[in-house]
Amino acid sequence: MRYFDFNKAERTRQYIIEKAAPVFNRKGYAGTSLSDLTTATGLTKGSIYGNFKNKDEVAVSAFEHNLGFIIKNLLFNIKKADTPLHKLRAYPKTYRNIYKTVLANGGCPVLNTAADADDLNKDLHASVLKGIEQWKTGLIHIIDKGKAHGEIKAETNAKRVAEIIISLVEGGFAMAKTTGEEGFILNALDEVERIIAAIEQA
Amino acid sequence: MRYFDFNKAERTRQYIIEKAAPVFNRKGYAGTSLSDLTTATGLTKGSIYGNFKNKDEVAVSAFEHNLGFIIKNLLFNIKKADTPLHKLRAYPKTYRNIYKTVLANGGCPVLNTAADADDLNKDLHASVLKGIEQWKTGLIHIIDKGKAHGEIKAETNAKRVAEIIISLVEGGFAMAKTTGEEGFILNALDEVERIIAAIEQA
DNA sequence: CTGTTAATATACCGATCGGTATTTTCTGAT
DNA sequence: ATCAGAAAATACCGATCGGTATATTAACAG
Repeated sequence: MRYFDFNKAERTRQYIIEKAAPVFNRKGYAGTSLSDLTTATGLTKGSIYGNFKNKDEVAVSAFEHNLGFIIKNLLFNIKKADTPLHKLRAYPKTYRNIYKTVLANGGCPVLNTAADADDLNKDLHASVLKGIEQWKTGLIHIIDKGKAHGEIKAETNAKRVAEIIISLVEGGFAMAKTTGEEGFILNALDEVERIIAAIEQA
Repeated sequence: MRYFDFNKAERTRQYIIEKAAPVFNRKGYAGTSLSDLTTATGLTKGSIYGNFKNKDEVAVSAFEHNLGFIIKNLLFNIKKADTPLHKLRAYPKTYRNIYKTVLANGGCPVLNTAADADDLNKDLHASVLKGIEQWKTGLIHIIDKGKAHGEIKAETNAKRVAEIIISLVEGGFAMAKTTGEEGFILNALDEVERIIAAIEQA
């Protein structure tokens, strides 16, 4: 009987994703070529196409890997928080923890991928859309819980606050990345915290 | 004596820029090919290269054209406003006037070009950087004037407010563009107006 | 109308693109 | 140690890339 070496294949696939992720995040989908990927991985085209059916699949996997890093940190901090308000504050807290790493890897993958995939690659676009939707519904859910618990003002428009927080964080990351001034993301996070404080039930 | 037909050349050049601008804004620098440009203009490669020295120059001109549309509207409204506070409010007011047009043409050129040119094309990156810098210093200047006039609270951190406003608008545009939900940019603009109201000297 | 030159189109260039068929190398159960 | 099968490397494909040299067309001063 033959025992397939799934581990080997999976490890290589994962290795390619890890090496490809920052390249796609920096250069974008169209700007990243297969030769960029062979350079980044040290592997050959044959090896890459043995593990992925095409460039699109590598791009989508790379995006999900980049997003996964953020989500992993976010969930860790949300889980630790005991109340809805603390869970809400876990968002800016998490971004504050990881913003340097995010910037060093080319900026927020949601923003980057959104900007270059919207009109170029529908698989990638769908993946980004799903990420934003989950982020937004997660925020809305926590805010609503906070309202139910009496920690957040009853008149708070959860959808509105969620969209403002997302816009602030994404814009802050984009401007910090482009200008090299961390102040953009740090001030944006300050403002997110101020907004949370403003909807807190006194 | 020979009178060179400068007008004809300049008109063609302008025509190419107008047709190329939305294409670059949607597909990005790497995602836009010369054949995309010949399709969009109905002209041939020879004609394009007769008016621009390379693809980079078309891209930079296209970006400046897109940015110019926003600045033109902004300056018009700022000029009309009589006080620093009104001039500051002219920013969100202008975005409210033109956001549909901006979204229809592929979103905010600053954000789009920033995201895809940062690590790809230094001429474009420099042009984007200049645009952001002017936007920011313009905001800071008006806020400082407002403080001097006693219309804006003396303790207001102008740089901070400027960076938050820019992040909000850019993030709002990006998310509205990607998700197709105008709420993102409209809520961001509401928040900008709220921020302005908050720094107003009572 | 003519001659000159600018403007545009045509035809072509080497390089690189994404992708595939084939060969070689590696892996590990027996 | 063998050997089948999986994984990776090599070699190659047509298409398209950005860019250019040349030919054609259009504009206009005389």
